[in-house]
This record gives sequence, C-alpha cells and structure tokens, in this order.
Amino acid sequence: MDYDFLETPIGRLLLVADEHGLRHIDFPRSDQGERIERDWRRHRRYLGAAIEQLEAYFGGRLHAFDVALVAHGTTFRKAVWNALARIPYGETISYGELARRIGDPAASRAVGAANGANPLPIVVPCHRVIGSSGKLTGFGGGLPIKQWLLDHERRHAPRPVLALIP
Amino acid sequence: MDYDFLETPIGRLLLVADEHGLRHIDFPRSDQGERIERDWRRHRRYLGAAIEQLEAYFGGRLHAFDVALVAHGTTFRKAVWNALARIPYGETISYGELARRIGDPAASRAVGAANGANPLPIVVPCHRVIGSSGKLTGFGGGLPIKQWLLDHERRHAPRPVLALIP
DNA sequence: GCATCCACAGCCGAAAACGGCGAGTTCGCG
DNA sequence: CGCGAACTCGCCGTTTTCGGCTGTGGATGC
Repeated sequence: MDYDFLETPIGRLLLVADEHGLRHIDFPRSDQGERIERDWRRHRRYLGAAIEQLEAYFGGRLHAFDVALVAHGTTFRKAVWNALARIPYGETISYGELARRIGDPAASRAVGAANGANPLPIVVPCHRVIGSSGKLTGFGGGLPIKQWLLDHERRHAPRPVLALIP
Repeated sequence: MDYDFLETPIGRLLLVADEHGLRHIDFPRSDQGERIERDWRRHRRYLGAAIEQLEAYFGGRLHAFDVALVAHGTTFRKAVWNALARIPYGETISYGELARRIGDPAASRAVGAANGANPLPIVVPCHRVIGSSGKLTGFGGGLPIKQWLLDHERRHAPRPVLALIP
C-alpha cells in the first residue's frame, strides 16, 4: 500500500492506493494523528493518475475523474456512493433527493451518515449534497472547505449556473 | 450589492441596492448589530436615484417615489406591498381596509404581519396604515418615527387633508 | 460474545405559537 | 347617559416546534 501527501488550495491531502486503485483520501486533522499504518510506504507508484487528475481538478481544468477506486462498505453505503458519483460537476442536490434516487425515500438521514463515511471525498463528490433548505449542514473536512469546493466548481462550470430568484 | 447610509430627520438609514434596484431600507437598531453581509460594498453606484428622492421626500418636495424596487416574499405579502404602494401621500387607511383591498377581508391581522415584513419602509409606505380606531399600533422603526412621517406628510400634502366629522 | 442504546452531515407534515387587527362587551368614571 | 380603556374572542399568514422515519458503528451492560 502506497501513500503520499498532496498540497492543494484547501490544504494538504493524504492519498492512499494500491495496485487495485485509490483507497483513501483524508484531510489530516490537527486534532487527531494522521492515520498511517506501519506497513504503508511513502511512494507514488500507484498514485500517479490520481495526483495528476486532482491537480487538474484544483486548476479548474478537470470536470470528471477517471481513476480506479476501491471502497468497501455495506450495500446501502455503496448505493449512496455510486449515486454520488453520478452528480454532475457544479450541481448540488439535497440529501432527500439522493435518498429518492437510491429508491429509499425515507432514508435521507441515513444518507447523511453514509456521506460521512465516504472514504474518497472530492473524487466521490459528497460535497455536492446539501440540505433541502440550501444550508451546507456538514462535511468531513469542515464546512469552509465544502463551501470552497462548491464555489470553485461554480466558477469553472462548463455552463454558467443560473442564479435562480425565488 | 452596494450599500450606504443616509442621514435623515428620523435618523440614519441603511440603504441596499444592486443593478436590479433597491432591495432594503433599514433603521439601524442599537439593540442589534446592523445587518451588513460580508460581500456587500459601501458604494453609491446603484443608490443615486433612491438617495436623491429620499432627500426630496424628507424636504417635503417629493410626494411619489419612482425607483426600481426588488422585494421577495410570498404571494400574500407581495399583494399587500403592492396595495401599500397605491396609498396616496398624506392619506391613511386601516389594516382592515387594506385587507379588503386585496380581496381577503378577514385577513386584517395577517396584513399587519405582512406590513411588519416590508423590506422597503418609507418608499413602500407601510406607515400609512393604522388601526381602525385611529391608533398607530406599530412600526418597525418605532412609533415616534411613524408619527413623524404622518405629521410630515400632512404638513406637505398637496391639498389639505380634510378632518372628516362623521 | 451478544443484545441494547445512542448519536449522527435530514426531511416532511401536523400542530401550536405568534403577531403592527377588529368587533363586541363590560365596567368605571364624570 | 356618554365615552373610553380594558378585556375576550375569532380571524389569518408565517414561523417555530415536534415526532417519526432511516442505516451504521461504537459504547455500554450483562
């Protein structure tokens, strides 16, 4: 298992991958030690594509990732993460809408928990899910980063996103 | 979004506008911080007409505003605010009469609430609505200011307002 | 080990609370 | 009597509050 860090506009990211694909993206939190296992090696052998694409993403040039991913979880969580990956760049939906898309309309709250368990933030865009009222309501890396990502995508969206006036 | 302050005989007013028109008029209350968003800029680019006309109004020279306005609200509230704008300078009507004018004769109390939510006091003359008994009964900027506005308009009314004796 | 409970990155409908009212009644005071 | 102030009650739109519905991992108690 290889790991390395990547400096980005939202701070340093910890990337972890093996021969099967990318396994983790973490925001090293100051309040808890970085979760690095003893047998990992700091090496970019399996990280090349991910790093290239993340740099392009933060540069505003890449709108859809194409990297091999490995994520383990319950059936419900995998359904949520797959639905996440289908939300287009620059768009946002609500937790309830995501629950409806996976055919479990009452599970909006469980969707929030599954979002929180997403091991691959940014690449699997959990930041595009917000409260039905428009509030951000939560993000593993902190709300300011969620806001930054949404602003960044709105700025670089292929078509200008209409500012709807209610 | 631009904002600026205007000193008037009833105190300092906070004006907010953008390219579409005037959006807010506030009485900065000492009991709560002024509501100024981070991304507003203190500038008069979009405020010129409003400031000119307000100065003329307080000078007793202007009897009808002609400024682009932007006010968001429910269907009911917009109906109330539109009816407000049709009350002539120097006249007063009751909350119940206003309810009748929008075709909802029993909603006099809800009309009071809609009046309280008026984002553009003075320009949209919510101060011209008083209780059916003649008492003032309420005003966002405080009753003394409501009284001042009504006195001011009575003093400068084009025709003297008749004191009707029933 | 195994039940049980709890805390979450939510949402929706129903019910209650809350006012910038108004009409009607009561009651006190000249 | 006459006039109001004070009170009650019905009315209306909006806002706030409140249950109940979900899946999962970790803490607790046996």
